[in-house]
Amino acid sequence: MFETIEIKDVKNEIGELMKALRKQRKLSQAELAGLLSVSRTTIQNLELGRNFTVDTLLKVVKELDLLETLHREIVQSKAQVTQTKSLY
Amino acid sequence: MFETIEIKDVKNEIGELMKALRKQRKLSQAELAGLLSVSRTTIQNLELGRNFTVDTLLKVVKELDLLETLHREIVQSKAQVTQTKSLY
DNA sequence: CACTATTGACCACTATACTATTCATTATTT
DNA sequence: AAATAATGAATAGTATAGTGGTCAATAGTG
Repeated sequence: MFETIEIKDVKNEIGELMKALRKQRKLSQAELAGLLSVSRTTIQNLELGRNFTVDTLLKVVKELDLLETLHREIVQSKAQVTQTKSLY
Repeated sequence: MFETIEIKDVKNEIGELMKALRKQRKLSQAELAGLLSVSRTTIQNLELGRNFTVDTLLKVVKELDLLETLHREIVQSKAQVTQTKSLY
């Protein structure tokens, strides 16, 4: 009934999202890798939901012009947390 | 006038957000590390905005009961991308 | 249908994230 | 103010992410 989301699932979704964004820009894995000065294998690992570093993820996010948006969302979340009375 | 957001800035914000969430739960770095079976150093690296893996980040996110929320948001973003006509 | 480009997989090597430990500094508690 | 807890920093060793290369399978294209 209630699906438990695993870390693996989230990594897969991140990978699929990045792939979709890359394809929207009509870039091949090799082209994107070249723009970021990383290997194509690294892009592949990200898109296939294997483990990877935030640096890799953020390089891709930045190249796809989504770094500012992501930054804004994180700052916003942080503000909410710090001004919310803890329930614990 | 227009601040350029760098990858470093985003990592710092992620770190501060995770730290704020941890403190909200009244957990020490050592306690959180123990719950995740990772070293305190790893938690420290995350919170201080150094490089780290998504696995580490997602373990923390999961422990703080935010994995499902994050998953939902990614899936939603993906849906938007795939159904949006590309501008490129 | 060929032909070409792209992707997934694999491998040996290198770079670096993670671990375990210790110590100094800074907060917290009493 | 003294004692205790929590954090930041540093270091040496281990695990694994990233690299550069090749090859097979799978889209895309003419």
